[in-house]
Amino acid sequence: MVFKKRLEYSFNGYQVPAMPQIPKSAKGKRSVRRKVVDGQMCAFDLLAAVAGKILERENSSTLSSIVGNSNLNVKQEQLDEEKPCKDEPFDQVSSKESTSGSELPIQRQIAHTLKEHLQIPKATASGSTFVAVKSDVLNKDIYTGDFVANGSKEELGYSPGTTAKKCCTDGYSPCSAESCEAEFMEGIKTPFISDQHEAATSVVKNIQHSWCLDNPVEQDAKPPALASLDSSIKVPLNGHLIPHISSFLICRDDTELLVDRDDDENSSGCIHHSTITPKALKPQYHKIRKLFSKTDVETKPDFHSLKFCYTRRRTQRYSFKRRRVFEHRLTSPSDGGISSKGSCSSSENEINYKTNNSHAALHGENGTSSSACGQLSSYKSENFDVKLSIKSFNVPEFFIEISETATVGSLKRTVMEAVTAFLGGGLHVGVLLQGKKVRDDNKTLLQAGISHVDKLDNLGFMLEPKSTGASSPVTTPEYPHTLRPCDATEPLARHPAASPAPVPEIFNASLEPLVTSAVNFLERDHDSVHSPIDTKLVNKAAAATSNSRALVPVPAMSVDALSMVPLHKPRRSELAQRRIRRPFSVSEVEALVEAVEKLGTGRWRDVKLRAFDNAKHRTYVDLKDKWKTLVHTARISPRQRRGEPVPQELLDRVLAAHAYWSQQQARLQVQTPLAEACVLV
DNA sequence: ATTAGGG
DNA sequence: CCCTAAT
Repeated sequence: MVFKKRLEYSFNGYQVPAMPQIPKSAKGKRSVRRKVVDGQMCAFDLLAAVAGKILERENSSTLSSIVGNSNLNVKQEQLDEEKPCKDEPFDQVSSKESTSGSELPIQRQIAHTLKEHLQIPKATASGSTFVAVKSDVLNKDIYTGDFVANGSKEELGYSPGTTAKKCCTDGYSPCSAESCEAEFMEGIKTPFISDQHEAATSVVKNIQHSWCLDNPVEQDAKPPALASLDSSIKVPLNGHLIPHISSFLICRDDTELLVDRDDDENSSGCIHHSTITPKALKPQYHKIRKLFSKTDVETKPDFHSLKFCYTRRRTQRYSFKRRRVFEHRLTSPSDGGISSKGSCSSSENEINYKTNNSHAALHGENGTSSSACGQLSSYKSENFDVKLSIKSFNVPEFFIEISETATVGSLKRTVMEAVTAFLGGGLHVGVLLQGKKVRDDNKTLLQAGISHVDKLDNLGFMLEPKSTGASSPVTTPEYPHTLRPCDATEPLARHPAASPAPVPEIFNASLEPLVTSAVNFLERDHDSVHSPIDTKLVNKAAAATSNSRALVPVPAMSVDALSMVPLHKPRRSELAQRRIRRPFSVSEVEALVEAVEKLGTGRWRDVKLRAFDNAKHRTYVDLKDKWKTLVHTARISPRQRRGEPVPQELLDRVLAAHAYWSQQQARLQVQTPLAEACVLV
């Protein structure tokens, strides 16, 4: 019997590379990329837009398929309605979508094909912006990055000839999840293959052409932002055909969205992230290639053949930051990867966002009202945009298994394949606000609280596996406990044959030294963990790894040495998502009181239907709870009350109604048992 | 799906 | 606001 030892790697959350940086526009400053989203855009649309094309590498399919069954049509009908009047309940207000000026209805934009989408100017297309963001990051531009062992990327070596085994013996055993991470490099793959260039150019032409055809009116009546679009239409394509789509889209925003930030590690980023015009494309490529050959010492033929290329950041610092993010996730899984909890990751946050009126929020404490009324008024006063910056996506954890004699290069490739399959296999985008998932896709950003902020980084996006491939990518609320193996393994299964992967070395059953060293390593590793929670989790992971690292009988010369087994350990962040808190406004309280006065305290469904039928985020449970708290509030002294003060008059009515209906209930309680007793007798 | 109540 | 038992 032939045994082969296998190594398993757990990748606990990839860092999808940050958006390309926009070029520096101020000395010593780095502009932070931001996205502009219509403040009224439904969260659904946001999801659709972001999630939109994660699964679809081809830029040709339509977004309408994603929007599909949504409230698209309804909203389109509502588009022309006049703006809500003053005292309309919050939800009625928000449910009406309105566009201002020459803006295109977002829904219509989403119905566009993606190609067209990419043309839509910023001023009109928040959805397209996000699509571009997604596409830019999640297409094949991403490549498998380097492996970090013990926090050190440098030591592991880049040569595909360096085997994992060697890494082990060198003290950089990739055996434990903690000690070995894979990460996407902080960059976007830069194409340097000429046919890509050709394709790119032609597609650009097509795009430009189609855009002109399809949007003649908009082009004429374009808002200011559109003007800059025309003058600098910058290869608005993504994928391996043309990179930098997001640069294109982003750059139009940057002037107004600059954020002071020291820029010291952006040397390569400048090249990658600079926008390029079709004409300038070719020279740029040469430049880049040159730079590659110089910097990227270890770029090997098999990577070329796979059309992977990667830059290499020498700055250990960046890697460290990444690691911190990783650890942060381990430490507080419940935050869903949102880095708002201190640590340096908050400066490297995944999402920054900012409202037009958030300057006050930034500089003063309570610059923006967080009450529904405040939202309402600001909503009415102006259609402000929400500016978002997607720094990175967090790809859910998955698992691969690989022979320890595989080379690092093949490991990278394996991970690449796995990730590609993973991403392609079906993900949807979750929106997190302050670490909580925003599940209600029908909420507007305003309603969801995404439009007003007191923190910069309490909004996040996360990629999640879809539970079913058939379901809409934007409506899957549940996190599957396992990933369907076919999602990830299938591409892998057929890949090894075509790859220059190393011939797997066959081990016999005596592997003591290696196992021992692995154990040692694990212990060493867990000693080095920083926080207690970390330690726990790592131990867990280590145990799991140890168990599954048992000798695995494999057929000699098996080709599936690179098989990948996606696993999933459900964590709380995936299971639970507390809804965002939405304090009841006075008008809501009034409506509630009125309804309860009439219907009583035991018919919350009717109360809901009567007074909150159009408030989708208020469930009858919410109303019941609110009534409970109202009764409590009415009973305590005014100085003990918190939040927006409820008029005493209302509280009096609450007490009165509560007393009345309690009495009624009591009477029923008395009557029923008697009746039953009579029946029994 | 609703209701009631504890957390 | 969440969770759950009981309807």
